[in-house]
Amino acid sequence: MKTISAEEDVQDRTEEIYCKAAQIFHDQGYDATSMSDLAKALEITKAGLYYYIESKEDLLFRIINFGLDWLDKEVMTPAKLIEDAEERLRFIIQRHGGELIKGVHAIPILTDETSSLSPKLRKQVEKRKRHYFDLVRKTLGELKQQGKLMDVDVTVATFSLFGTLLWLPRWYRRGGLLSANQTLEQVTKLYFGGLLNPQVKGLRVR
Amino acid sequence: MKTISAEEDVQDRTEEIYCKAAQIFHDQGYDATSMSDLAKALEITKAGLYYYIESKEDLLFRIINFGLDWLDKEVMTPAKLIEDAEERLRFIIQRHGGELIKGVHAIPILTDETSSLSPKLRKQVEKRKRHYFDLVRKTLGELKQQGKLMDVDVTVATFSLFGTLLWLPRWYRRGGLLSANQTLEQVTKLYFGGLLNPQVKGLRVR
DNA sequence: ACATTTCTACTGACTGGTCGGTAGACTTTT
DNA sequence: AAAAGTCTACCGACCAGTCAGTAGAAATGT
Repeated sequence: MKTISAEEDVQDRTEEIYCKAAQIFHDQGYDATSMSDLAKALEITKAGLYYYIESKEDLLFRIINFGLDWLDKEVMTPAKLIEDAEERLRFIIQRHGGELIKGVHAIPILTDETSSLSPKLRKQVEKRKRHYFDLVRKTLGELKQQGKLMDVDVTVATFSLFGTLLWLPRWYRRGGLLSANQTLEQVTKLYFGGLLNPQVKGLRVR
Repeated sequence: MKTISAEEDVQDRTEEIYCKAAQIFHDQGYDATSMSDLAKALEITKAGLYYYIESKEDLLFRIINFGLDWLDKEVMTPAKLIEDAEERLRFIIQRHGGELIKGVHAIPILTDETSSLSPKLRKQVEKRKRHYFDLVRKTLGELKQQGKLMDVDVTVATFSLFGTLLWLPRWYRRGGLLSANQTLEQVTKLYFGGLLNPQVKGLRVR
């Protein structure tokens, strides 16, 4: 059954292309990356590259969907199994944030680079992203209903959290003072407890 | 003295070009905007456009610096005059955030589009941005020293806040449920008080 | 007063170069 | 021999940027 192994080879090579492309797109941006750049990095000619992919846009589209698949499988699906809303939110921050700052394949990061897509493909991506957004907002909504939440608008809070998470890969560098996990721990603490000590917010604590 | 009025005309035209460019760069991205696009929007030929500007990169650089000048003048300088750190932070969120979501000239938004600059110019911009970052971090540091802060890393908190603020223009749309000021009020509340009600964080409040 | 020169703001036509993408020959694997 | 994979060589479109030239207003000369 050599055909299967051959098919696997092609799949391997294709996946390698996606991974490398994701990495380079993330490093220097989609627009700023030419197909020749990509081909050179993969040690192949540009024409050879096109044996595996359909177009540059299709490549980006597939990478983004790869990232969204990852979010589905590794974040959304497990998160939905967590009953407790607070725990679920904690899980989402740790898991998604973790991938954003220490993930080897830079793929889920590109979820952001939607703007280079044609309107048709962009709409599809936006729809999937919305599902994720809704999950987080729903989680905050649950917390609110349980009276666990401060008097904050859940939509604003959700967008704020996304801003914080998606900003992470732009500043976090490995080998800094805080490890990835410590950083995410701080983010969680910040979102759950806020900046100010309740003692000075006019509340008495004992 | 007609010469002065003529000079003013040139300055007006140049400023008009910067404003339009800022708007279009913000709408469709710097890379995705060609100089012909820009010329068409300004109802001028591409060659005519180059009468006023030096290069595309120089145009972006000037726009970014215009935004940084705005930050200096309208945010940093007034903020430094505010003694109370908590009040200062509140001011920064309201002022910077306000410009990001309701500013007419889209200029300070482009502070983000640094990646298309050559290393030399990028370094200059990064340095100025760092001054702003340091101001916010210093403010949080003061709060910490005063014992007003929860046990959260100030660097992480600062980056998180920047993520939230710079993410605002990507989702906030005028005419939604919340006004710009209400939205910023929510962001302030969120950062100061966090998500969770202290009552359920194991603290007794009376 | 009129004629001449200078200058400002701009244009149409163009350049060198890069882009994404491809046709078809060639090599390797099965 | 057939199929799969990779190459060289190239295409048309578009990019940022340039250049010679100019209409008309302003400045200068007579």
